[in-house]
Amino acid sequence: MSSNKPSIPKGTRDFSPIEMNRRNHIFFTIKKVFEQFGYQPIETPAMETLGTLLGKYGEEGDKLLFKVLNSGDFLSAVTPDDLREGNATRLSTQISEKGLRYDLTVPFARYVVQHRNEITFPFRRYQIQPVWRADRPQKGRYREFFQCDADVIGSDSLINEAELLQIADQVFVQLSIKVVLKLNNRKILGGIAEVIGHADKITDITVAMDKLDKIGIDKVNEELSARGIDALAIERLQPIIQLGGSNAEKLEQIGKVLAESEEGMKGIAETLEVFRLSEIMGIQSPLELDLTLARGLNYYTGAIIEVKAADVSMGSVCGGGRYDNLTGIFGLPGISGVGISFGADRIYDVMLELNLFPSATASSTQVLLVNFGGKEEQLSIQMAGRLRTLGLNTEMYPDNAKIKKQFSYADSKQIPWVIIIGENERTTGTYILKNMKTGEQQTTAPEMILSHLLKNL
RNA sequence: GUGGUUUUAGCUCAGUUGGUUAGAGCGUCUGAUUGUGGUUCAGAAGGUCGUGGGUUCGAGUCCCAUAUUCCACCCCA
Repeated sequence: MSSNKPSIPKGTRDFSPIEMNRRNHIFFTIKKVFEQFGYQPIETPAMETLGTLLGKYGEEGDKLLFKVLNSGDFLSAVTPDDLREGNATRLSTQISEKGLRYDLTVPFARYVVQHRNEITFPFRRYQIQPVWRADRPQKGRYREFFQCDADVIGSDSLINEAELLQIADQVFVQLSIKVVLKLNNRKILGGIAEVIGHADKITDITVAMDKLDKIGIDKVNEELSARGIDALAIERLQPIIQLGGSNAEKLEQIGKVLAESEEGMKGIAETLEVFRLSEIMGIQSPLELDLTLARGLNYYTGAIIEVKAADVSMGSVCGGGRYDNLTGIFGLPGISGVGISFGADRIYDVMLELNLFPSATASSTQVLLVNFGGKEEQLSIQMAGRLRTLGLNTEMYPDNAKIKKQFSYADSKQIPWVIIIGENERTTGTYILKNMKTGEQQTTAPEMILSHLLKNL
């Protein structure tokens, strides 16, 4: 033992085999659905230049960026005066020019601009990679986590929005997670802010409204007031804050308030259309309009999507929306995109909490051959080869250990079948196949074992 | 970034107002069972009590610092 225990950075995790099998199950499911909808994979570097990253996620986001120290003599550009001043932000730009990616959307926007001549629009891509945020860790909140993004860029059609909802629906149906799909629209929020005469306060209004369930209507109004919304405006907001009924009813009520806002009415029309298309697509999960969704308000311009797991207290497991001009920042204006992002780690946590992982994900080995050494070992190795040729995941126990130990090994790895080729089997030419679940075993010719396994796996 | 919380065996946790050699369950290993796992029985190994200081005759227990976990705020997958 070394004197100090090794450790990993705060908010990061190791993944052991059983966890990886489960995680791969999630990734595989998401990937499969993405591909069924025609999305193609890309990957981008873990690091981006800070120029790409900074200023895209708001002031808060910039603080949460992991910056990478320049290689070599990174202090060469720094003067003693800079150090004395202690301006951390300025100093950081002198000693660091790269950062770890914060999400997959901004790198994708960068990618689209950089590869615009190779891309056929509309371009549907998916991307499953880790992202890093220097956030304070909590349950379901890590400093390194995987996002699974699907975006379509270069199409204004609302079919894309509805299709992303359908993708989310299918992923969670296939993973057996009950979810609620939530939809909002930046234009509706903008319209509300405009109509009450506080066009610049969209965020403040939404943040306050979001707390209705937690703190009640009176406190929400207090908070609105504290955030600089005048009494008349708050008065006009009341029917919107206390909105109820079905999605259609809600939209109708909002429509009355927003009648004089062109932007707001456009948002309502868009939302109605997305609901209509979703119905045609036959989405199974409940889909509801939720005006308090403020996620990604920095760059979303139309629909805002969020998915929450039912029956579990966890942040959202999936989020997304429409951004009309994300590539504009990188010099390619006028291209609209819409995307969705699955939080694989949170999905994992939800599934663990709800006991949703199939037991089959515990091990991938299907057959174990017991090792008796000598001539028997040779036969076992050959048998293992034949099994693999037939497509069975097969393990040969590497040592001539006690049989009991080899069986315990199979048991702990939950390997369903064990084949025994010992001295008796070698002389008779018949091998033993044991079913580890039932405990039954049979002694037959190798060919019979092969066909029996093929039938039963 | 602000306030709080957690940390004792591989895992989950006990440990009294500070007082001999820090415990349990599960897991691991060995044997009962020299060609058979999951059940049972017997036994064993495994801890400088997160780390570093301090107070004390004496610290797992009290104080300070630091790391980590989780929670609220902020924000977010």
